[in-house]
Amino acid sequence: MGMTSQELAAICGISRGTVDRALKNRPEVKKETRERVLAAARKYGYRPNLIGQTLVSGKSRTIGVVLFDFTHEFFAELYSAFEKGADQKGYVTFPVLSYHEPDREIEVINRLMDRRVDALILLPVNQGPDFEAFLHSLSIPIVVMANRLSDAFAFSGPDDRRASAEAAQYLYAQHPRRIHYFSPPLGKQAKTTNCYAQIVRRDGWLDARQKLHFSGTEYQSASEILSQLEPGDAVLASSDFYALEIQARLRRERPELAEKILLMGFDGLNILRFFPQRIATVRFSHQEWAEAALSQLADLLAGRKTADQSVSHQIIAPNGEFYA
Amino acid sequence: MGMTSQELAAICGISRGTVDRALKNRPEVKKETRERVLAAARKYGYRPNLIGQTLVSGKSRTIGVVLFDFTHEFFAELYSAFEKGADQKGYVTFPVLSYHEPDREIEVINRLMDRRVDALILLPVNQGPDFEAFLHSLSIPIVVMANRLSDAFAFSGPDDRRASAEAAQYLYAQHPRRIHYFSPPLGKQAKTTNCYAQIVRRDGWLDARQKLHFSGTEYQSASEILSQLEPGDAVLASSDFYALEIQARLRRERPELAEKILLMGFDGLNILRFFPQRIATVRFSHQEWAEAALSQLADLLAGRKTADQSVSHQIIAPNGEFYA
DNA sequence: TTGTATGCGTTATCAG
DNA sequence: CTGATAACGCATACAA
Repeated sequence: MGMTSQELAAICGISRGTVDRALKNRPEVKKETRERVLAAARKYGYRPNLIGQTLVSGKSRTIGVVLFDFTHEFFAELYSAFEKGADQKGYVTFPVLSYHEPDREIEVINRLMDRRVDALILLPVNQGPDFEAFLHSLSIPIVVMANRLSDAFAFSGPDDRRASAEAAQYLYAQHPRRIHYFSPPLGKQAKTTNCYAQIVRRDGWLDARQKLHFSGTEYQSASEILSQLEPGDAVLASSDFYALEIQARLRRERPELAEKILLMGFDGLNILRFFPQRIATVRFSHQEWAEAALSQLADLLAGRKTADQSVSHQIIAPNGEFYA
Repeated sequence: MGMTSQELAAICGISRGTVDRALKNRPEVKKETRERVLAAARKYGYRPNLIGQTLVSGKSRTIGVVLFDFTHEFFAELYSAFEKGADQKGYVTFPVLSYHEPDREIEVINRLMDRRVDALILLPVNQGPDFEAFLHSLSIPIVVMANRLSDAFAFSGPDDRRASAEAAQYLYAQHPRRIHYFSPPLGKQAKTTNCYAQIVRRDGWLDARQKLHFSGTEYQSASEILSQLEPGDAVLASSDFYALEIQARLRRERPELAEKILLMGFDGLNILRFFPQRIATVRFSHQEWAEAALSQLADLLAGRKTADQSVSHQIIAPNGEFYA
């Protein structure tokens, strides 16, 4: 399998140079020759060897995508959107997973570099000057998602702070007794790890509390919030999973409260619609997000400057409908 | 960035050949020279250019993994298990998605071949002699998962037929009135598409019905099965999602029945435990599956013969516990 | 023990 | 319009 341009040239009785020119539709080749080459190429199913091309050009028509994990539905869908968008631009995406581990993130980025990816879409775990210096040293276009780095890197993602404030505002409009915030601690790595999105979501809730003057407490432990909840309370959780976990534990441990707590999460999981007691959520469009990041990347790949892009969010009521 | 072995040689004042021997720990190199090279390599962060290596060797230390979709939690987790297992063997996995489309499957496999993957793990959408000829023409080791092809290709996956029969048997032990089978049609491509796993699951239910003499019907439409259900019926669905869909629609459209139907699905979704009215399911171990496929691949990569491998399944009761 | 030459497949440059 | 030649970075066979 896999014939070479050399072989193709031999078949056509010409040289590699001419084969190349014919295949690339260069003007300086006789029409008859080009057709002969094209016909032979099709006949023998010639595919240029990408590795050879990459060696000489340094380009692989591949974009590396660094994510935490595919088991989170949202990132699985976001990746699909990237893949399809990149596809249309003639790029193949190569996803790698950091599993939230800083060391592993470096490792997988190096693997992508070994394979000479042309650009990087990155949901960073690391942060700080050393990490940024590392990224700069790669000298390829990089777009950062969700967890912002410094201004030196193009960023795209939702305005989590505003989204979170609006989520709290939505809950407020339902006249709850209090509005708590629930976000489990991020593990011992929290200090070294990039928790930008987590932090600004909490800030958004604080913003809303200050502005609307509701009461409510921030909790990091499910057991603790469960023991403190009272009928009519609302809980904004930093992810749908956390909200669902509270719902499930309420039903088990404090069933009298189960129907009396207003729950809201983040991410708009598709599976929410199968739950009998539905929760509110905040949803982002993967499509829009992917397009934003890819357009930034297109700018950088073309040598242009690019600007940060914001991805819109939607407040989804428990019945699944948008809330204006 | 990225120094070459040539440059490294110049720095050490020796030739590329010796650098290569030193880096590879070949015996025929003076100890002192090796240490000088190793020190310089570390100092300047020399990384061999994988593209160059791939061009000359044809090997990229990369394994292609062809899946349908990452949005299905099960395959996302299966992929993670592959990735980690391959990692330990010194391989990087490159996942691509066919989205169940036969043409796209060919396309993404070609993209992997362009990148000179050393082997393929494949969850096939296509089937038939033409497709198998295509796969043979790639002349790299291939392991097939879940949807069996001919004996020419090593297969690993659960015994879906037996698992399905045991699922029906589990339901039978709960003394339902009837045990129906629900599996929506697979779209118009069903004829050309490889539906092996779907087919054998249905066969398993048929086996059980014949053996245990229960009554029950096969349905392909949710609306139809909803209209036919009666209290005490059980439904075995070909996926947890379908079972959950029936549950949700029952609650909405026939609430009097909602608690009186025994539901069971396939795949053991993690999120099932958050549902108040839980369903039974059949679970497979990603870990075990990944190890099976990777050991087959290791055989093939080493030039050995390999045998099909079966992945065990577990019947999970609604309370989340194993059923013996 | 080390250096040199050749080739992997492609592209770009320079002659013709 | 076309052919020959030199890279790209590495590995290997052969020479010293």
